[in-house]
Amino acid sequence: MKENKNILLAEDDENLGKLLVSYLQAKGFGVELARNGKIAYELFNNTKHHFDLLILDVMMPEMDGFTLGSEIRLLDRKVPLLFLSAKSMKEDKLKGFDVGADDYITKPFSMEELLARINAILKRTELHQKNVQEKIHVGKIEYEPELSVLHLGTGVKKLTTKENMLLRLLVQNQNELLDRQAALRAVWGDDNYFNGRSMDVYIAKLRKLLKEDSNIEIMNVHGIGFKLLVKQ
Amino acid sequence: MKENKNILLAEDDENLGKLLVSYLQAKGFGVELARNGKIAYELFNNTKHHFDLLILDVMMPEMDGFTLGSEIRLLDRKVPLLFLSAKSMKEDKLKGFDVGADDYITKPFSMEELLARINAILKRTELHQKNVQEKIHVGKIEYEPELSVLHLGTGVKKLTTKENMLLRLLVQNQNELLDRQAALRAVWGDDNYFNGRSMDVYIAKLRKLLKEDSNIEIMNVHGIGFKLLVKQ
DNA sequence: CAGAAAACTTAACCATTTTTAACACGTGAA
DNA sequence: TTCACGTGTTAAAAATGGTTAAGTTTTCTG
Repeated sequence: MKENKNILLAEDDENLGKLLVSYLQAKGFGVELARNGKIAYELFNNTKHHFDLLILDVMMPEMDGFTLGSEIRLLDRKVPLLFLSAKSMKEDKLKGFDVGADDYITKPFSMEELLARINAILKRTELHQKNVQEKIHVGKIEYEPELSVLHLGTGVKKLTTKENMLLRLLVQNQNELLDRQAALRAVWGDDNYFNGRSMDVYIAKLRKLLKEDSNIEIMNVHGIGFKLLVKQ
Repeated sequence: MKENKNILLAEDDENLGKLLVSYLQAKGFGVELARNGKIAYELFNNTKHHFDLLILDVMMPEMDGFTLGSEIRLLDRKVPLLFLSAKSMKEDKLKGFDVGADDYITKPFSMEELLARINAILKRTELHQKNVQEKIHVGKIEYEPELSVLHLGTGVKKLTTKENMLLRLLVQNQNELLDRQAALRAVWGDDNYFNGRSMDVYIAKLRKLLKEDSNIEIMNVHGIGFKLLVKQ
């Protein structure tokens, strides 16, 4: 048996939520249930967790599923999204795919069908998604986001909370763009001017740390964001 | 822009087949129509063609869609498959995912929905194929778009974001026309007058950089766009 | 709980990138 | 040929980012 997959389920209907959780757990998945979009976003954004798949209900208070999905897409352009919708309305479906849905299922659905879709998504992402190791290699530097620790040639560097959150986002989007506003919202909660300057200070700090490996570079994309380049 | 995607459509219903072909062609895809599974298989297996996505009807003479799909899976573990089925039967759906379907759509469906699903699949797969840090030779100058770096005889020139985005477009359309409005929308997001002037400034910058190789020239096509000419 | 240390923010100053302005030149239709 | 419009080019202005250090807040520790 392989290491089991983790699912983040964002569902406000308590009955359906609990039902799905116990079904999916019985099928061997690790499941976290979030009662609204905001909680889901925070769970996703937490270093302690890793999710292989997100199941998002479209209709939710606080933050609806699509908003949540597109916000998460800005942080992680690969994590599979599966939307649950009460109505089979066409616009909803299209909007979902626009956000970057990997699949879409309308209520009511059977448990078997949900499971089939989950397995289909996981099967096709498995090929590309490397197993989530504790230790991530960024160039020749070893990074443990859970422990917020960086293994440099000179020794072990313990990262501060903000350093770690920012680096984690950069690493997650390695060689791809990390949107400036999205990063600010994820790490600072708000993308105002001062937080932006604060982030720039942290970028400078991370650059100093990563200078150890000359093949690593945090590149700025003017007005848009940053890119952690790792030359291959 | 020349990077249009190619689709192989396996569909025995002549009316539906032709309809889909013309719709998809109108949307900018290259489409090959196969009237049965066997022809589709041979087309796929032909070195002359490259397909970014296969759309397979489930119910076909000679070789049904699922058989075809699983046969093709043996040859290519990654090529995206989208199944079309007349019935929304659950077993069919499950069987499709089992074969490794990337998506599944039941007749009748709207053209918009099919297009949305196609784009969703292609967006997904594009991400994985990207990210290759290739070196492109433009005349005797070496260009690494992912690193936004130009290797000139005099040394290495780091390009700014806009320089890089514009040069990438020009190189992608090497010796072909790059439409002015299209370039503006791609790089600046909007083709208003001031962005146009800004682009002209960047064209001047790139000309200066590329002056190194006298066989390279950015030619203006009055009122239409630019052409990166590389004499061989 | 006080003082110290660490983490984080704000400020300051400078550098780079991008936009706007200004003026010269080229092009094609009338 | 003329004239309006598009483009070439340079320079100034504006916006954004890089970096260091000085403040401020939070957390630790005795």
